[in-house]
Amino acid sequence: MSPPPPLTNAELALMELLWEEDALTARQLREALYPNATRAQHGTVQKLLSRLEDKGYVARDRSLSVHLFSATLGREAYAGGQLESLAEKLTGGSLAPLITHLLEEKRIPADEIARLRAILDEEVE
Amino acid sequence: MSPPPPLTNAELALMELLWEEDALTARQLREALYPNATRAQHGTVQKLLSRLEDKGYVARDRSLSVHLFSATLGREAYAGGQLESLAEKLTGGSLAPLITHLLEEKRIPADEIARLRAILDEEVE
DNA sequence: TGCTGTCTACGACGGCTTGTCGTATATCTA
DNA sequence: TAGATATACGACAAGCCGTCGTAGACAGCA
Repeated sequence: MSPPPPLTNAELALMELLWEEDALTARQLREALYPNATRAQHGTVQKLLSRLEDKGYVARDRSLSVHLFSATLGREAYAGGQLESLAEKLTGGSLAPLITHLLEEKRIPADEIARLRAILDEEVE
Repeated sequence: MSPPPPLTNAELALMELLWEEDALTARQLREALYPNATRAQHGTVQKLLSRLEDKGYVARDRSLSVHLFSATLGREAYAGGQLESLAEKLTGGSLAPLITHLLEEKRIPADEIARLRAILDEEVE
């Protein structure tokens, strides 16, 4: 029941890459995050990966000597979880006050409203 | 355009009180937060209040020698803002993927769905 | 007028997290 | 076997959070 810990900036940047591809090596991640990479930055990536593993966001395939890393949670699942904790902490778990306020402030464009209506309608069927 | 900085735990506990009442003194806040208060904890409350003032979440009425503190942003407005930054950071600003995922996971009860539909319907009028 | 108590203002501290980097050890390949 | 690359582990500075101590301002009252 413990809420999913939020991702920090560096962790998020790494997850963005893992959300694009099925699985990546630490080297591929390093090259994407630090184009002119030094040797030290490889350690940084490793450390971030191991912390993400601890948090449960990343799975590590050890079958090869060069490990393969992949995301255990999709972007939408993570985002949904964060939304849930937000609602839990601030509005007793209900989403209605959040949406209501954004609508009143006209912060949701019309096409987005239509999209949300469509989603909810589909659910009712 | 800078996103509203999130509230920390102690700050949130203080804001909860300010969201209940129109305005409170530092003393009232201290007594509510630390029932068996020592002198030192009054400083803690003051520090939290001044940090909240810096962040723009709290207004201070200095007209009396004992200042009066009040929230400048309602709970819903804060929650809505946090939801916006969440969507901004994770789903390009759109709420649809967040809601979609929660629906797919059956994490939104039926009455909540009905409530959200009602809110959106009202908006369309 | 001077004393006492309460308020504000400001600075400092320890603990924790975050991002970074070194170093040591294992493992593959030529 | 050598050399290169990977992982494992620990250390580090910087920043934030919650806390606290102290100094100064101000009111009420003998």
